[in-house]
Amino acid sequence: MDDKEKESNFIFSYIDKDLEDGVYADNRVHTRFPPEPNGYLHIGHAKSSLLNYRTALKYHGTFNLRFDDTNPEKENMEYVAAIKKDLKWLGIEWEDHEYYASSYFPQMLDYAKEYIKKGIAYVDDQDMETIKQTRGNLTSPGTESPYRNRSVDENLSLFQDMIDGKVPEGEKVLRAKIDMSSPNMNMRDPIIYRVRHMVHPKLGTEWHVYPMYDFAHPIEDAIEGITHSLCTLEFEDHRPLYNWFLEHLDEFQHEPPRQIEFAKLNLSKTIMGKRYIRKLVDEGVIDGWDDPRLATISGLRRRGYTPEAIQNFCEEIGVAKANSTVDTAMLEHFIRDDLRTKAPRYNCVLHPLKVTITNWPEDKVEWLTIETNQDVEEMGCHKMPFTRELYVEQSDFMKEPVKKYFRLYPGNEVRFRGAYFVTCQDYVEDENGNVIELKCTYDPETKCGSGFKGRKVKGTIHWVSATEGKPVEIHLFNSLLKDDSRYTLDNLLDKINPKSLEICHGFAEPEVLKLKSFDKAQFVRNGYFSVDPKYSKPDHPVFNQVVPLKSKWRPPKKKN
RNA sequence: AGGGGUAUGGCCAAGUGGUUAAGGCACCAGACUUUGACUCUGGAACUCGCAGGUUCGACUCCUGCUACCCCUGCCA
Repeated sequence: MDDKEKESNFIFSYIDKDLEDGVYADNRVHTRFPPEPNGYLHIGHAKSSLLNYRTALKYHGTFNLRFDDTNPEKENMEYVAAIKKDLKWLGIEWEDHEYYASSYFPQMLDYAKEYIKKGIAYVDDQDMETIKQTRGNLTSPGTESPYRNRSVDENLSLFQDMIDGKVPEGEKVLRAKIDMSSPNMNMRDPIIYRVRHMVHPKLGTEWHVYPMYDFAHPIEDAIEGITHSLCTLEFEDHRPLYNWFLEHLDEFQHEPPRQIEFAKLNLSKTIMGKRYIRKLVDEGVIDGWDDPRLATISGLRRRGYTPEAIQNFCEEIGVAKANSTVDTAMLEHFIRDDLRTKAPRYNCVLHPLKVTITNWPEDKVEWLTIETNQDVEEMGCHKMPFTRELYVEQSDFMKEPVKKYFRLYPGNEVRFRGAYFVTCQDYVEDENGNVIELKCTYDPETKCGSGFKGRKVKGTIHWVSATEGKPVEIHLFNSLLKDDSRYTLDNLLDKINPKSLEICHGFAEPEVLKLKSFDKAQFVRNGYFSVDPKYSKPDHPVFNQVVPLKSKWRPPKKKN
């Protein structure tokens, strides 16, 4: 009803203007997400793919998924499968609009020949090093290749040799004839085709020439009828070239696509670069692309993030042209927000401290009924066993309480969530002075739900039966990087937060054994957890901490 | 001869010459509370990178500075 107007952004303004000016017939809007299948998607790709997808939805347009597989050196089909899986999971639907740049290769050849015939493309015999030398640099112009003015026929014939596989790699390239003294380096006779004798993941060994991005991309867009080609800022300098390629092709004079650039997403205290991730995997710091500490889509999924949280996050961070780094706290906010009404809430003790209820009978087990999620009535209730021996969190007890501490300490009474008021009577220490057990009493009149109003208690803590509870392994995550200082491949290891992963062996109420992979559970006071599908066994779940709960309680700075 | 971009509170980000410069995150204070969560209420930009100019009026237009980012792959 009060369908809140989606945040506007500069891209929508551009599109609105195009529609107003009638640039595209029938007010059509057609976007695309063009990943190169050479790695896994990360949160930055989520921003981009969602932007393209939602833009199409907003304007009742069309969205294409296109694999930009123009470089057989780094690409393979495993990545396309992984990418499709991640996009689907993110809620992106492309129906049958799934395309591959490589399927346009025959067409692209024709366009390349059209340039040759128009005298604006030539085969260059210079080697890579020479081409690099003659390109000039940022402040001085390049020099023209001696092969720049070959005849159309010679170019055609040489290019055919390249196509036919008669030319060794690196010996010849096809170049666009533009301007070797352009201040824009991209316009200094960019390479259109290079020779590669390789197996292409989709095309096999049939091809010997592969098109370069700058040439291929505008053509791919034009072939598919893309109207707005959204890409990241580093391609801003390529736009003149993008337009140049299209302007010189007869077929694409009608409603050519328009490239619009936006800033890519940076997230604080994490890494997204493929090379860096690979290094961390090689060094054994993380266990793969789907390590829960990574901001890859698969990592976030394994950690327990929901697609909705990522969608909302991407919506809220907006789209602009200013380079920026979004605080991870923002991402965490959206997963808390989403899980609050989705996660069942079970008790789990991460760092167990034994509690004996001295006035509770030895063998008595009382199955208390407790709401599974107080905020969501439909989730119903479940049973939780209360026994003589229990575990509470070590941090829920202090021998000598600091001011404003209202959990357990000698003489203090607290509520055991869903159960009774419990008073700490005494504690037991080992020979080193560590507290290893609490002796407590409970008050039968204070049972949860009995309507007892005799007195109030300041603290409520969570607990698990020591005899009925189940052992669980819990992985707590902190930020992967110590800070946001600049890192390189060389110093990356020094920047890693040594406490990025803490493994706890705790106990959870029996109900958690019913959780399946990807189910989320909120463990009281500690945060949200998900079952880790990678390592969990049915009888001994491994939980990942999706995100900690926020807490105003801060333990005192220092104690003697 | 260099070119292309960007600058709005701690972090994102609206704003396209005319109300007290949206909103979210973070933070602080208070209320509430069977999770110190959640929820609710309240709180900060004498000001929009800096300096000039145009205008009755500028974050929005002009000029000049400054800072940061991108570009010299047969990667995308």
